[in-house]
Amino acid sequence: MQYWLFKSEPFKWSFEQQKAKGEAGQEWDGVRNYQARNFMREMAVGDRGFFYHSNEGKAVVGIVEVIATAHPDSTAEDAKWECVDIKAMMDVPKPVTLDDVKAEPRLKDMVLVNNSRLSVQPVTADEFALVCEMGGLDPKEAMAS
DNA sequence: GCCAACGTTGGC
DNA sequence: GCCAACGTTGGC
Repeated sequence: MQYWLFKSEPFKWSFEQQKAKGEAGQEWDGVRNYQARNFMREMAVGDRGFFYHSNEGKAVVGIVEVIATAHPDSTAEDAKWECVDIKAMMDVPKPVTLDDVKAEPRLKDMVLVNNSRLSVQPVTADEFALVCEMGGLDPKEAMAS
């Protein structure tokens, strides 16, 4: 299993809206960046991800699960753009802010810190577990299949 | 609201 | 195929 981070501006698409989709989930459409798309192509059903609010909040607010592998983005005219489907799994009780991440030396290599503009990014298992802990989650629970 | 960083586009 | 110009993202 691999771990990821999905970034969204909360006023465009928030974790609240994602949760409202329930088990059916929602396609992560609108990505028009090759790097981000390529990461989505690597995703497998069952992969876990963070839901990160950019601009407003700037924090990891939820855990999501990939429920469908990459397929054409229904909002794109060009078939080259693809996306996965994700569903909300659980809240992060204590959202982990960008400042929190930057203040933690063990997270200094996170893509979030080093390439802030990438909207879909990989997260290592260690990073994932640590951010879960910082957010008040039992990593075992968030990472268990 | 500003601007740095980055990706993409298009002229040559 | 280079690179200047431009648009977008996202932190501050």
